[in-house]
Amino acid sequence: MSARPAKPERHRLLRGLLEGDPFITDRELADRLGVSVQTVRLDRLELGIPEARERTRRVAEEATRKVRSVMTGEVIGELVHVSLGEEAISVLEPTADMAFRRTGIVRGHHIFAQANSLAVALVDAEVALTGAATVKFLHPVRAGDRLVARAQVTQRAGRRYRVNVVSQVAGKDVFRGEFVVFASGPAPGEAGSEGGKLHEDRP
Amino acid sequence: MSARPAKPERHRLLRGLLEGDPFITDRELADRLGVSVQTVRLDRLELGIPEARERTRRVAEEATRKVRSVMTGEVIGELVHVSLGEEAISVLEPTADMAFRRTGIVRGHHIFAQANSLAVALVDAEVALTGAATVKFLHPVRAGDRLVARAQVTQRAGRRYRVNVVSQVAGKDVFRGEFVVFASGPAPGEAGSEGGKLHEDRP
DNA sequence: CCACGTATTAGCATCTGCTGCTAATCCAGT
DNA sequence: ACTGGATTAGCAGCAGATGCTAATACGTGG
Repeated sequence: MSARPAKPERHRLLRGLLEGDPFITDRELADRLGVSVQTVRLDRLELGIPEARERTRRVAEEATRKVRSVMTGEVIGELVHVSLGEEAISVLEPTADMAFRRTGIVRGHHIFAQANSLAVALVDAEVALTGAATVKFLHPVRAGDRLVARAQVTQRAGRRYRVNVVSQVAGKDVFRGEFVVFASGPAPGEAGSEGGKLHEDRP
Repeated sequence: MSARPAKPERHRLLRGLLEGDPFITDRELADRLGVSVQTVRLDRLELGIPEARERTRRVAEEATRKVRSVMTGEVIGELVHVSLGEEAISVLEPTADMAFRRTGIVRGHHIFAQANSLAVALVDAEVALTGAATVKFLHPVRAGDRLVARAQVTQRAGRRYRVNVVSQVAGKDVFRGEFVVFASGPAPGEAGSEGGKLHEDRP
């Protein structure tokens, strides 16, 4: 019961500190843990923790990748099958980041995003915009679940597509949605040409 | 017309390179631009570009912040007014990241996310889950637009709320949606208690 | 009590990617 | 030919590391 925590305890503390702030330097760590810099180095070595510079770089890259995939990705989730104009399937494995911390239940808009992006990707056109959607969240989805979305074109009139999307976890329907998607030629043009509403596109 | 690009041209190239990869080092920059390391340093100085370490750190922090706000934020956008159980307003200024590069049109799920999270936040309960939604994208929204969403509870039966959300850009309706949200007591419980469908919560 | 092992600390050389400074060189314009 | 902007070179120094060696502290078993 020294003022100083024992080694294994210190190792947990170390991990904790770095969890909270990955940019923290050896010197600072040494101060906070009440040990020498050398000890911190040995600890990092034992725990296989890279140096601050490296950690920062990794965080930067991973976070960037994440932002890109969430914000910029063509399809949310992984496209596992496409038959343009007919049907498409994507798989998304929601992380804890996508869920409410308290309940672990995935936020609805991620499920919507998967379905919507899939519906849009399915349409065989330069540019496609979602005009409307009717969706039902049938059952909560938890972080770690394997979310499989299947989209099918059910109707087509000119540039207006009707796409049904069903998402499942372990074979059970958790989400169902109907999307109206408008396709545009190479010339995107402005909104509301015929049916009136439109909104999404595909790069 | 030397093989080497002129200074202003090189400056643009420099910006471009760093845009593509912010982690790139002075040495590498010098190689790619065909000049000496010193010149790169002078250029960075002129352009007010910080060193690679600093750039990496910034990217890491910003991206992390962004991911958090997109993935974990309670409300997508900034909550500017709430009257629990009645109405709420949030403002979102979509960045280029949220739009398709080709057209600059904001992806539908961001607009949906703003509306959905607002509807959920509006419900005065420990936990709230979206059960269903019917939405219409009336007009394209572009990166840089100021997207104002207004949610109103239009009906309430027990723990079942009906929430209307209208989003505007410069006073013009661009999105309209109707959300069915289920509120739960302190004990979240499992899904489908009465009305059948539910799905979102609030931390 | 002493010896051995583990943990901790210290010190030093070295590396990378920078800053800050001074000095040399090149090259074009008048 | 001279001046001035652009470029290059070289060097000292810093921060935050690594890798290595050595000294010290603190048990615990013999």
